[in-house]
Amino acid sequence: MKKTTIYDLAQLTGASPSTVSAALNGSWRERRIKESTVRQIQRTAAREGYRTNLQARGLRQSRSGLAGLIMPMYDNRFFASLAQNFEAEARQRGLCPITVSTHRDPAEEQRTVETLISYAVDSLFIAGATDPDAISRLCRAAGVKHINVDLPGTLAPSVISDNRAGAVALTEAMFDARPESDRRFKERIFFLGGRQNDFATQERIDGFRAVVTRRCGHCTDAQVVATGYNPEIAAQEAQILFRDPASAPRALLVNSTIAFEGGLSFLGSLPPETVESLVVGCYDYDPFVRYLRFPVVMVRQDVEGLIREAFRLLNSENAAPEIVRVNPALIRPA
Amino acid sequence: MKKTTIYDLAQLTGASPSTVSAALNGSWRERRIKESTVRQIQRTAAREGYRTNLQARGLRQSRSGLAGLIMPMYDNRFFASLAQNFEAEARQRGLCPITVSTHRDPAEEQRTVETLISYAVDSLFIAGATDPDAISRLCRAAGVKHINVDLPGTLAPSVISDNRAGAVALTEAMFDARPESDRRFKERIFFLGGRQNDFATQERIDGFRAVVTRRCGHCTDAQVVATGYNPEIAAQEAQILFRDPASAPRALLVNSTIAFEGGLSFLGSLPPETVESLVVGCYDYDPFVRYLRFPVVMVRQDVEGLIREAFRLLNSENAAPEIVRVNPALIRPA
DNA sequence: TTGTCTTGCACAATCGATAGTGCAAAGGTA
DNA sequence: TACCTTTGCACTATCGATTGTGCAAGACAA
Repeated sequence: MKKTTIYDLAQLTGASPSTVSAALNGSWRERRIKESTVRQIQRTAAREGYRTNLQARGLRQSRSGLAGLIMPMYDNRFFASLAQNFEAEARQRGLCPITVSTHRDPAEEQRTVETLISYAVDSLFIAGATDPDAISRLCRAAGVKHINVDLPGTLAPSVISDNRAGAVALTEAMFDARPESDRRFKERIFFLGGRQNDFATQERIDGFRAVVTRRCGHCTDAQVVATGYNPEIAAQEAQILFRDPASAPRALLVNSTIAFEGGLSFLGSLPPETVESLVVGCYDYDPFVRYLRFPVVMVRQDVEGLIREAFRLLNSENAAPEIVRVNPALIRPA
Repeated sequence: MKKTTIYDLAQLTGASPSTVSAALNGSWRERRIKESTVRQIQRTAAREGYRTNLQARGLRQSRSGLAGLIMPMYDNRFFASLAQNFEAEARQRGLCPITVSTHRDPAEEQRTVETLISYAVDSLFIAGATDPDAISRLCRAAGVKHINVDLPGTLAPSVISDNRAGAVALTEAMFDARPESDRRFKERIFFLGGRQNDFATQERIDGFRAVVTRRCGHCTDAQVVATGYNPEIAAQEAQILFRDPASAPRALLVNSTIAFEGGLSFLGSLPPETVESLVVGCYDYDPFVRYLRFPVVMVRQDVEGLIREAFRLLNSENAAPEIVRVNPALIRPA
């Protein structure tokens, strides 16, 4: 399986390898190669099925034309959509997009980034890494441009959703959706899911508390249950919240579809009337959630906007670690 | 941003570049390099933050250590899960997994494959390409090992779900779930979604028809509506099916979550009692579907199995275009 | 002491492209 | 005709690793 190289084409056309190279990579004008020569070479290349060896080019130019995206995982609408948009944008810029997931495993993240750097990726998008700054240090040492997405870092520009604004809008919408008659609603609105020390969760909790406090005068710590993204744990926590009917939630803001999945598996076990009078919000979007037994207000992150801003920052030369916030959208039940 | 090379390390340690190379890539034993020399070089490499330039290595070895996966898209549980499993398995084999989606666009598929080949990927998994054989031809010309996944081709080994078996199991389960009283059930079970000329859809329709014919004595063409994966079209088709209450479906097997999404948006507009007496099946899996207003029997493809088999075929040297079928699992409502 | 074997490494070619530089031939001018 | 400029291309070094080969020094046997 011998692949055609510029040397083969040089033989075939009688030109020199450097002329062949120039004819095929577009630099032939500045290298003053006659157009007829170029066309002949290009014809021969097409006939022989020549493909530039990008490793060789990359080695010489110490760039690869690759744009990398590092994500925790694929099976979640947000990340899936992020990857989709990233690839589309990268292609438009003539880059070859590659996506790698790292399972929220710090060691895996490091390894992956190091590997990509070893392949001389031109730029890297870091989405939801466990330690963005550690990755930034690796990229800096290698001189690789990179942007944090969704989760900010302090060493590189970051593009994130405006979590606080999203949570405010979501909480407001939940208050607006409450039954007129429900006088106990105020103390009974809860925040469920996410990790306390997680940046996004903190911002969301902050927005939630602000609205609850303004609407009710106060917001207790018990109203916020952020014990992780794990569906099973979310189910357990939900169960605890609903144990005493007298203090059971009248409204539940679930942080992320992952936790929501867990919450659902528990809610399914409740009497239908309890569930139907419950006001439910989800800080995340999944199309199927629209068709559940009860209406759910969702927040959908503006993935297109995030990616667009990220590419803008990448090209803006300004590598200051600024944070750009993009507004998410509220998706009300049909 | 000068990166450390083996030449730098050679300077620092007083060894030759080839010795440094051998010390770092593991070939030092067969090259008879003293272990103490190796350790000294390794220490220096670590101290200097040396990383092998994988483009240079790839160029020399004409292999890259990359394993590629080509998929239509990410935002669907099946493909997301496929990517996840693929990456995990590839890493276990010491490969660097990269995933690229191509939006079901034949030109994009070709371009992507050509690009990956130009980067000297060692192997390629082709999942749900529009034209697997065209891709096979590209890979063959370049001597790249590749496997079709989910959608078979005639020029390379393929690993696919046993769609017929899945459809049979799903249809059987739907018959078993029908209300005892429903005497009109037989003529009123329908297949919705997918493309007639699509391999997987054909197999599924085949399984569906076989069960319906066996259970009811016959199966009319009108009971199969396969007009595409588009959600909007699925919604329209569903609407047409339900227009006349006298002949409205009593059971609906929806092919793929994508079409299902469309179907749902229509079902939501029906009177609850119609929907609740409907037996619904979905040939695909999404966790949220478990929590809809009505129970849904789902088929979940054995993604782990598919990937495992695909890697097995890849390593089996036997590049004959055999088709391996993996059984999917039936997921009954909770 | 001489010859053979082993040990431990250095040297140099190579992978396929890119880019700096040099130079002959053609064209134009005085 | 002599000289200068432009055109059109070839030569060659280089990117950073891997790998086949050569060879000196030490170990060991005869």
